[in-house]
Amino acid sequence: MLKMSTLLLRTLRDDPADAEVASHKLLVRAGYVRRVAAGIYAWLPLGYITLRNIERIVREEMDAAGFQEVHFPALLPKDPYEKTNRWEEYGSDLFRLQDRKGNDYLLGPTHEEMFTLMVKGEYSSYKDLPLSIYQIQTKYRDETRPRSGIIRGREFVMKDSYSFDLDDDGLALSYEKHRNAYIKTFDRLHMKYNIVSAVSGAMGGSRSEEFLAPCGTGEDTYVLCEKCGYAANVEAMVTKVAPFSGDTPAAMEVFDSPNTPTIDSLVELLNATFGGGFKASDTLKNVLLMADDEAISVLVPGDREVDLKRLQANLHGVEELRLFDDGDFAKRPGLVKGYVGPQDAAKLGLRLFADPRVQIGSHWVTGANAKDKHVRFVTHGRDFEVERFIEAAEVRAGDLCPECATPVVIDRAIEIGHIFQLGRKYAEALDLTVLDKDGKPRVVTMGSYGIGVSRAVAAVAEQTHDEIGLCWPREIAPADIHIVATGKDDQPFDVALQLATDLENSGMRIMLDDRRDASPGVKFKDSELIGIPFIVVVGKALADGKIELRVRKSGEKAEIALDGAVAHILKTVTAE
RNA sequence: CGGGGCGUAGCGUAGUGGCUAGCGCGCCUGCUUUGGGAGCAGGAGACCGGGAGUUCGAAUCUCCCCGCCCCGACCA
Repeated sequence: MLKMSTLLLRTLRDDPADAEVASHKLLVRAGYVRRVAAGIYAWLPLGYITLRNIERIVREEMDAAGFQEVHFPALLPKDPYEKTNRWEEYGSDLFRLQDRKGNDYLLGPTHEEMFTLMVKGEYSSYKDLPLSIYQIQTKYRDETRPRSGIIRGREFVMKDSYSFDLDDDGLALSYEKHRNAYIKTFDRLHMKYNIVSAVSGAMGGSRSEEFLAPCGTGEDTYVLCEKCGYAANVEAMVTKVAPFSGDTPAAMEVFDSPNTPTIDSLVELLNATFGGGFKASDTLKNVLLMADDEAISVLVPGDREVDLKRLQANLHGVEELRLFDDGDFAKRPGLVKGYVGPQDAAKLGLRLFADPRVQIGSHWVTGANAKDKHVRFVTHGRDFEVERFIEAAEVRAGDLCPECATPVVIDRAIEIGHIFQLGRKYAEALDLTVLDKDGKPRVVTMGSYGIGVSRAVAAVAEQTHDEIGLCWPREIAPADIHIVATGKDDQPFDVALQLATDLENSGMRIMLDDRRDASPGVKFKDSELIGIPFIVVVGKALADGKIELRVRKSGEKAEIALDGAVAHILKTVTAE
């Protein structure tokens, strides 16, 4: 039983000055967490109970799925991370340190290497697979900018699992088992979430999905089709267009276009010269970029911008991507800023990519690769060819769902889980093989799966709070019932304690506000701020043999007879 | 890393060259009060983020450093 007279808890009336998002403000005000340094938080009793409740739910669901829990240190030697090249690759996000002898160590940002080595050390036969193991561990990442309280910290608690299989079919099955376990977990956490296709990136894996909890303060943007439920990370959104069906136009025709280096000015000129009806989407924008050391051109309709993040996610293997600057133009005199067209790309040594909207057979108004000249009827397939189509154009609300062609919406969310078919990258780097039926060594294929446990505390707070405070689902809350005693005599306090004891003996987790000096108003405000789902008030109504039962979320209040109260409360609480 | 902002008691803040740094919350003592963040009286708590400088005089001006927040870049 938590007794507020002795609980290490001090609620604050004012929002902390350094907090911006609701979960951060409320978790600090309600006495759940305190900041220790940027992105590093201490958990007070209420917060730590809450964190452990979420941890427990996650653990129970992982165990139920047949995954085995292990535990690694956070403090790790450099060597395994050198072998996979992540000592370097992770860059300055990695917390590095040295021991007294000058040997290098790191604080684990994620543990693929260690899990791979553990399996390598213990197993060597295909008969031992499949295997899924997990841990709940504190991770360290020296984020350049921690933000939003405990949503993005430099130290955080994460559940990470790894699956090991002999072949792709096995991996697909392990992935599916994790996916199902995650669905059960997040359902039990009472979270609203979408499972969103993500780009698997340069890691080589084939399938990757994120569990995103929709929330205005979230930092991830994703696309959602409200009709069919299709959801995708903006990077992974697929553009679907009907095949081009118009006639092939006449040959390319160059025309004068002085002082029209922008799409807007070009549209204006077109309407003045060739009659009305031209739109930005009839023109072709040639976006020039440097991909590592290579010049590329990406073709998008004139009304779209190139989304660099999307482009990079779909340009596999490119480390650095940036728009052309004046120096790049200066080095390539054939490219005239504002007047670039794809028809001479081969001659100019440009690699060409096109947005799927720039279909084969479609024709465009674009630059003539000469100052003050544009050209029309430039036809894809006749006048230029691209290396391949690429998803690079910005995604907008109203773009069509690739599954059912309904306009999609764009929403923000917090990433609470990520499941990922890793493939053989780590197994290869660390030489994790098992002998197959034929006695031949085979490299194991892996999946990796994460849930942000401490982040989930904040995410649930974000999704469930209201104007007056936190509002937890029962299984997560620091207690099931918050009993408040008010009055100056001993009686309500004695009754409240007895009630608390009886309810506790019936399996309820109780927080009892037995403070003798705090006024009723203070106690009520605190109970609302702290957000335990049921509040029982023992006070004024006691004169009539009654107590009050409140539901935090709905604000419902009901007076019930003290006689038989335990049974009544149990019924209400467990009916939720 | 670029841009913006902020560091004054546990928390929220006022003070922008001049006396002993002010207020609210919280905390301690006493009395009163007890159904919506009570009242009165008394009290403790601050090397004003750190250092150097300018000045008769610095929380206040200048420079350097440190820390923190926000936007962007970055982010399994």
